[in-house]
Amino acid sequence: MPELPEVETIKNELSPWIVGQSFTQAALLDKEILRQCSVEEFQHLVGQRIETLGRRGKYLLFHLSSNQSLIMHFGMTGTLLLNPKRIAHYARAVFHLSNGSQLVFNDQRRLGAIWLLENATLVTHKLGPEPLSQNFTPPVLAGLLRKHRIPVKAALLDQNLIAGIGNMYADEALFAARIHPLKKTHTLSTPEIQTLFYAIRDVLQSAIDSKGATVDTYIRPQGQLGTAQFNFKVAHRYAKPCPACGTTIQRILVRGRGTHFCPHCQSLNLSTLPKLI
DNA sequence: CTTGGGACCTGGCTGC
DNA sequence: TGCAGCCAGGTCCCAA
Repeated sequence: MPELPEVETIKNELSPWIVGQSFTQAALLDKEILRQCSVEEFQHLVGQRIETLGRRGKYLLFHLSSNQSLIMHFGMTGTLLLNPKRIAHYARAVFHLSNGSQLVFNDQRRLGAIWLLENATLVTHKLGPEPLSQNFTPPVLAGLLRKHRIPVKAALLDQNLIAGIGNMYADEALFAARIHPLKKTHTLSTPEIQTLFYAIRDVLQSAIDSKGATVDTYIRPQGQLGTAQFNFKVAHRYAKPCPACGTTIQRILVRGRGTHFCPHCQSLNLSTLPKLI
């Protein structure tokens, strides 16, 4: 499930190979993945050069020579492969570049999407701040959270509050901050929000350093796996012991999403402030 | 307006 | 062994 660290890894590992190249062919194998753009308009891609590759939240942004942007969202199972040995049967789009390389957008569950637009902000304008950017600060996070009265887990998953965090890293950040996923945002103390801020940053940056987490279908553009999942403390560790205290990790549903946490380390009790090392 | 719940998608797993 | 039904979580949509 490509979240911020996975999309950042795709961007970083693809850039050296494709920036500066032009599209020579764009084959749409499944037209349902195209958004706000017709199949005919999509062919405007051919001939355009990739000026830069960027990322906003979980979106991968190709900035093109004609000021258009090719935008990809990977949904649950999307991958973007460079020169795969064969085309998977769930390939949704195949791109050919001027240096002879081939880019294949795969997506088993078809929750991913592709846009070709004059203005990328049509897609990204509602997104909250980038959690790794300089303008994301503890006071900014406090302002965002205190405007709402929702479970903090739901807030972390809301892309319009903070961009890029998905289910895995929300659970990891809340564990790192020792905050119960159901705790309501407006009840978080200033120290708790500050701890959560650094937890979010640390969890995301560590995952980028590990080239993302391969827990389901995510693989890197040249086929290697990510290793961030080996550092998970609670995510995907249902019924296993908490690495901090040994208590059995629980799984609950928050807003319909499976949520892993340690009931001892992440208490809902107001008197239990996070313990810092 | 906010919040919460369901729908969509598909392959893999569970249980009868 | 076969197969219906459930589950995963990305976003969007709708109801209270």
